[in-house]
Amino acid sequence: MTTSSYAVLALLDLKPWTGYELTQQAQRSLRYAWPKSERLLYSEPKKLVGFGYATTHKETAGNRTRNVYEITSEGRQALGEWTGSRTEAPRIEIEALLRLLFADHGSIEDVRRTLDELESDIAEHHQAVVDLMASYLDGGHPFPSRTHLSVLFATFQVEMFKTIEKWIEFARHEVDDWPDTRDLGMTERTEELTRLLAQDRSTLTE
Amino acid sequence: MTTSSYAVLALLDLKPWTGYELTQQAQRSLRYAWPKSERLLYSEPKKLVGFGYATTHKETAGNRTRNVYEITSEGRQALGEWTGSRTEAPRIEIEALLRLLFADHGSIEDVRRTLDELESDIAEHHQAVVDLMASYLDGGHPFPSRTHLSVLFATFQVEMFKTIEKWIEFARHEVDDWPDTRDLGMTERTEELTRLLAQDRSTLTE
DNA sequence: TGGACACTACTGCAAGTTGCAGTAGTGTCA
DNA sequence: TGACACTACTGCAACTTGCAGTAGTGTCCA
Repeated sequence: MTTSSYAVLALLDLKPWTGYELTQQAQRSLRYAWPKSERLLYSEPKKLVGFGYATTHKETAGNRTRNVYEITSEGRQALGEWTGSRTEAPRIEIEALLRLLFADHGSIEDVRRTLDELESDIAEHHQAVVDLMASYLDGGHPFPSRTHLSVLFATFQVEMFKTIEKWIEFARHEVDDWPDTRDLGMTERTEELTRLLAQDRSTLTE
Repeated sequence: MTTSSYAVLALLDLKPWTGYELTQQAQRSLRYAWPKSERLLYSEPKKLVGFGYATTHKETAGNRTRNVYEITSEGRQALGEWTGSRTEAPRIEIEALLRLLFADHGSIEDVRRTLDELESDIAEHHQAVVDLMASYLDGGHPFPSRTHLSVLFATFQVEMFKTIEKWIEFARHEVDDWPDTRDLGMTERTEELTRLLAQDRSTLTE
C-alpha cells in the first residue's frame, strides 16, 4: 500500500465510484496535495480489490461497460492504520527555479520568459481554486459535511499561490537591475539580501 | 534528455565532478527545486556520456577508483537548447495536506500530529537555507560569480517556508475551534473563509 | 592495535509512476 | 452524417525511487 493507494481508498470511503470518475475526481481534488497521473489512478482501485480493501462490479449502459468500486470494511480499517504512520516530507518540484538557478548560461530575456511561464502556470491553478470556492458558495460542496476540510485546504493553496506571485514580481525587479545573467556574484544588493536571509528576515516586505 | 539530465549537465558546466560529488552536490543544491534520488544522480552522467555531452575517466587513489565527468562542447550546446523549451508546470506533493483533506476518518489529535510533522519537516528545510546564507556571508559561495542566482533562489525558499509556517499556525487555530473532525460542513466560520477565498483575499492577515 | 562506525563510491534490482498510443462506445452540433 | 469532444479504459516503454549489497578509507576510543 502506497500513499497513492490510501488516497484512492479515502475517496472510496466517501462513496462508490467508477474507474473513470475516480481518475477525474482525484485529479481535480488532489491535484495540489498529491498529483497523480490518470494512468495510475486507473490502476490503484484494482490493487485495492487485490488487497480485499474494495470490491468491484461491472455496470453496463448500452454497449459500454464500466467498473464500479466500493470500499470494504477491511478497507475502512486499513484507512485507520494509515493515520498511524509518519507523514512523508513535502516534495516541491519547480523546473522554473532550476532554470533560474542556472540562468547564467542564458540571457536576461530567458529568465524573464521563465518567470512569465511560472506566473501563468500559477495563475491557472490560483484561478481554479478561487472558482471552486465560488462554486461552494453558489451550489455547495459535493460532500457538504466535508466543506470545512476542503476550505481549510484551499486556504493553504491560495496562500502559496499568492506568495509565489509576489515572489515572481520581486524577482522581476531584481533581474531588472542585472546588467547580465552571469558573473554578477556578490553585489551590494545580493549581500543585502543574503544578510536578510541569514537573519531569517523576509525579502519581499519592504 | 530529461529535465534531470539537463540539471546534471548544468552542474557539469560549472566544473568537472566525480559521480559521488555530483550526487551530493545535486542533492544539496537542487533539493528544493528539483529533488532527485542519489540513485538517479549516479546514472545521469553515464547517460550524458552516451549522448556525447560529457566525457568520463577513472581516477585512482590507493585501491579505490572513482569516475570523473567533464562536459563537452556538444554538452554546452545542448544546454543552450534546453533554454528554448517550455518550462514544466510546478508540482507540489505534500502528504500532510492529503491527510488533512481526509481528516474526517481520524481524530483532532491526528490532525494536530500531522500539522506538527509538517512543521518540523519545514523547519528543517528552512533552517538549512538560513544556515547556507550565513555560510555565504562567512566563507563565500563555492562559485562566487553565481552568488546572485543562489541568493535569488533562496529568497523563494524562505518566502515559501514562512508562508507554510504561518499557515500551520492558522490551521492550528482553526482546528482548535472544531468539536470534531467530521460532519462540521459549512459552519459560519467556514462560510466566512470561503467568501474570502472566492474574492481571492488572504485568510491569514487578520 | 584493532574494532566499531561514519564516510566515500558505487551497482543491481524490484517496484512505483508517467506519458503516450491505441481501442472503442456515446452525445452533440452544424 | 461527419467531425469532434467526452467517456472508459489497457499496454508498454521509459523514468524514478528505495533498498540491499559491495568495498575501500579515515577516525576515534578502549
